[in-house]
Amino acid sequence: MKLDVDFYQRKNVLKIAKELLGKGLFTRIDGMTTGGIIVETEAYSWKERGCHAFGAKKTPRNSVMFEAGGHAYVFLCYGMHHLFNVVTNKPGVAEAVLIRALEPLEGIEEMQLRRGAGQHQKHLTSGPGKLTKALGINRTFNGKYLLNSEVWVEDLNQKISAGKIEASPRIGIDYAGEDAALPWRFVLKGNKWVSK
DNA sequence: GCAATGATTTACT
DNA sequence: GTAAATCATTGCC
Repeated sequence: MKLDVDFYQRKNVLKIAKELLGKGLFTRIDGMTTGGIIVETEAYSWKERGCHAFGAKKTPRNSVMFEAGGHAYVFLCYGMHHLFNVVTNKPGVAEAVLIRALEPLEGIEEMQLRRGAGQHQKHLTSGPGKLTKALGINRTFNGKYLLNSEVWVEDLNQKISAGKIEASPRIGIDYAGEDAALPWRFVLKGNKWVSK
């Protein structure tokens, strides 16, 4: 069952980031469904430097983050990798959850094809740039609404106890100063699909 | 208008 | 372990 708008539009982005663990992220392209279980997330907010929308400054790139919760924010990083975020909170408040890793579940063969032959399953979706390629996500997905488009999040009825969630500092945002130390990265403890 | 750089991955030494 | 790949967005001139 797809997650409802109410899930995304709550105010606490950290809580949403934690609750997204164990949920499923899927895309359907040309009738082919691919996706997996979310095992790693990161929270971003306009209140801290790690976020593109720091200081609530709106630019053409980050404007989707100011939309209502439930939209997809996709951007290009290092010129070659797409990163996928779920926008949260209400319109005008720039907060989002970055999906960093999935456990492959649906359309695994198709995902292997997209990632290139000879790839081991282990490397299919264990990283933010990899999972977008595996799911066929590109920047045309930017701004799509998770309740009526070819990308969505499902509740898989997985029980995730608080003890299975591990928090740690986010990755790759050293430029963010002291905000880089915030424990806003969440992973499912011991899951082998988590990025390294 | 132009130069600098990043929420990364991959290949090679 | 180190470095290259590669380009949209940003910020400054």
